[in-house]
Amino acid sequence: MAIARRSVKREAILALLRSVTCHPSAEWLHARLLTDFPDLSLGTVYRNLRQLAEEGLIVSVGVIGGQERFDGNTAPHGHFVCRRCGAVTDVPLKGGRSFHRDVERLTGGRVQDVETTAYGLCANCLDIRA
Amino acid sequence: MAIARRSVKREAILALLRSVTCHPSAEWLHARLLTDFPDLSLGTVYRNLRQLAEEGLIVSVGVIGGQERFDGNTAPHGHFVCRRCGAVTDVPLKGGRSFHRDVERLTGGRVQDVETTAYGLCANCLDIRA
DNA sequence: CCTCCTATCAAGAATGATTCCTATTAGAGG
DNA sequence: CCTCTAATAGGAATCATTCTTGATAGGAGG
Repeated sequence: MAIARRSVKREAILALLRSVTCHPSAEWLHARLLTDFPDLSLGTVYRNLRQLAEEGLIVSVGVIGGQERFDGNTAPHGHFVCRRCGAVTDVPLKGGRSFHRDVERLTGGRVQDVETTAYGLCANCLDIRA
Repeated sequence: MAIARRSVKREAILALLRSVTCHPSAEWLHARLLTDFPDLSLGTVYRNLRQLAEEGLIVSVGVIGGQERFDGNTAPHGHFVCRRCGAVTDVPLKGGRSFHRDVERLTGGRVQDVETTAYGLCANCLDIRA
């Protein structure tokens, strides 16, 4: 009655995601893992990312430039997404759970998690633009 | 040297988006507008949505269930997205611009807008699940 | 009125990320 | 060992979105 069997590749995906401060896409992870697992298929990466997200071990940052991006850091924090280069930066959150509570009170639903994201231009892209 | 010529169809897309409290996808808008504009093509809806978003007249709520969703209400407010049925609900935001300021201070970038979104199960889907 | 010039548009092809399908493999437990 | 089940690769299929092309239309200036 094993529900989720241990998988070397899934663990490698999770480890890589946790060891890195950027917020990779499935394709980035696949390319990166290909050196250790030459027969890793992109489909396997997608399937395991979805499963890891369902288990709450990773978090989706949302779709940026057509690609879904993931974060191995599940502690609550905000994100800053550059509209030009797609870079994602972690930003600490000060506020407590007030939005979480407001939403549940106002909608009668159950909130699983809250994502706070700022969109704009990162310092790098501001320089290039200037 | 006219930069953006007036377009009946773009105005209809904007008007529909503003008249409605849900957060439609391009396909939803297209289906809805087809009664008034039988020759409206889906590509036209996509092109005009992108243009309206660039002009800041509408806002993208992000990709939900594989489809980008839009909001005609550009006043700052949060969203609650049901992971099961994809419904999007507006939720007022209490906090000020503190996150906005934090991001700019910490990253040196320029923030264009901040999106606060809660994910979970709406009241309806909670009932069905029960 | 007539003529450019430019923006809009439709239609459908092209793109590209993600998911689905199928046969194969590997590991755990008996 | 055997069996049963989940994991996997590979590739086909799907599907939202974008791009390309050619046609259309509306305004400015003659």
